[in-house]
Amino acid sequence: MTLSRKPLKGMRELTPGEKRIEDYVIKRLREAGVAYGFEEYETPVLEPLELFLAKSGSELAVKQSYNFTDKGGRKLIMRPELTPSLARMVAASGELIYPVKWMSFPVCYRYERPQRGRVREFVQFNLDILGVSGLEAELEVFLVLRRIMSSLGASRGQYVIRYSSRKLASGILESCGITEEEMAQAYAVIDKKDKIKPDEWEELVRKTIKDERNADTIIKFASCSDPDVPWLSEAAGGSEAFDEIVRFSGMLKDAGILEAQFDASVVRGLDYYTGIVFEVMDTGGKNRRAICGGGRYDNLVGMFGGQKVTGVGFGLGLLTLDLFLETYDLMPEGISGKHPADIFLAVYSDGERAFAVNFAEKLRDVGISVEIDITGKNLSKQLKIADRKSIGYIVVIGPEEVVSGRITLRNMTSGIETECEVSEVSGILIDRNLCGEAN
RNA sequence: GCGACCGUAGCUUAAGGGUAAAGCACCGGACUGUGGCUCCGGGUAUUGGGAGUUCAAAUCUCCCCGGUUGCCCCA
Repeated sequence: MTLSRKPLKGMRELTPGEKRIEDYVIKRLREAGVAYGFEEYETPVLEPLELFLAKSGSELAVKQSYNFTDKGGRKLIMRPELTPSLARMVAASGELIYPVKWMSFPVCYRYERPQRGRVREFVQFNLDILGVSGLEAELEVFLVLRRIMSSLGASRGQYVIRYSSRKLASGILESCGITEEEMAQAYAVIDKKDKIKPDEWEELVRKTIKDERNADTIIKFASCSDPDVPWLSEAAGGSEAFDEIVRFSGMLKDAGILEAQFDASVVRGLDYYTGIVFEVMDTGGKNRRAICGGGRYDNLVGMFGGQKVTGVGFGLGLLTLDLFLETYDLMPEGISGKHPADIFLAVYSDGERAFAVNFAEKLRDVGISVEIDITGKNLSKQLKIADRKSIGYIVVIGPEEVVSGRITLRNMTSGIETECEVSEVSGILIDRNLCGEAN
């Protein structure tokens, strides 16, 4: 019986080339967070099931998660998302300086069928602001999102930040008499709007919401693409939620965030959102899933007892982001093939090995990444290996070099050779690396 | 959980009832003082698994497994 060569269904397995791509994206995300003063934190992968039962919704916590009973009889879950853990951590921390601005790169798990943009083990980027109840928090989060997208090379028009308000939606639905139990159904059907054809969607709404007038209200509401449309101001004018969304829309315009668009059909799936909700979508037809989803959750931290702490944040899927970057050809050229070693030392024969190893150690001492031959193959083969690993420089260490102390440094890209003393190599490499592009 | 499509060498594919084949990759050599090029040699396969039809199955049928993708749900 031979062992399977595949990892478990949907589990994450990255080759060094794939890992380099992920590292590049993570670096950009982290830089964007740091630019606004966000700090990094971590929480456990394994959590008590109850943490997610109450807060994420049972669909996610039970049906779509890896959960099990451990040897001590405790019901556990592999986290399907991060926010409840963050809320607990904040609730438990005594001496935080608000506003808390934190970010993390959690590996999360969902028990679902893998498909485009969806796997069972995935990394996302979470960024949250806690302790700010004003819309300035939402605005800053939107600014971070725009910076992320532009730093990765996305241009306006390739993506859109769609936003709406849970408070506004629930207010409209309640005021027209939609019952508590219809509410979840109503959200679900509103969320469908952009996923199917307009006439099919209307049909679905009428089929789901029996009362004709309520169905009309839902159709009219979900079709609002500006908070200022007459129908909406008539239906919700004067309410706190309406004032808020109008004000936020104005703040976004003032800040020049033109990629943000109000869209009342944005709902987001998580149960704990209380205010503005938003998502980043590819505007093209190829990637139909949100790259990022988030919103305001003002009651989450308070559920742990103690004081109420407001929050706004998002989760951004690295996989959906990758698909976006691939779609628009935004991955930097050659990034997956870039080998870490700066220089390759070819060893002519075993007689020079001790000399070469010592030389390599000296280079490493000053921060140069060195790969030295350890195969003992002939020179031609050694150089072929260095070439195929795309290592930038090579040096051959043979009897002549050992005797003279002079070596020939070859740039493998240009083919240019530089003859110099062994002691000069590190200086030359460091100078050139500083001049080269730093990624 | 439901549906559609697809499974042949490490990868991409060919053979559509009659000897499993090619390119790339890989390994060895020409070649122990210089990589990308060239030449020579090597096939690495239970054709995803099992059953059935047939003198004969990679090929036809059925079941299972796996992959991709859509739905549910969502990063």
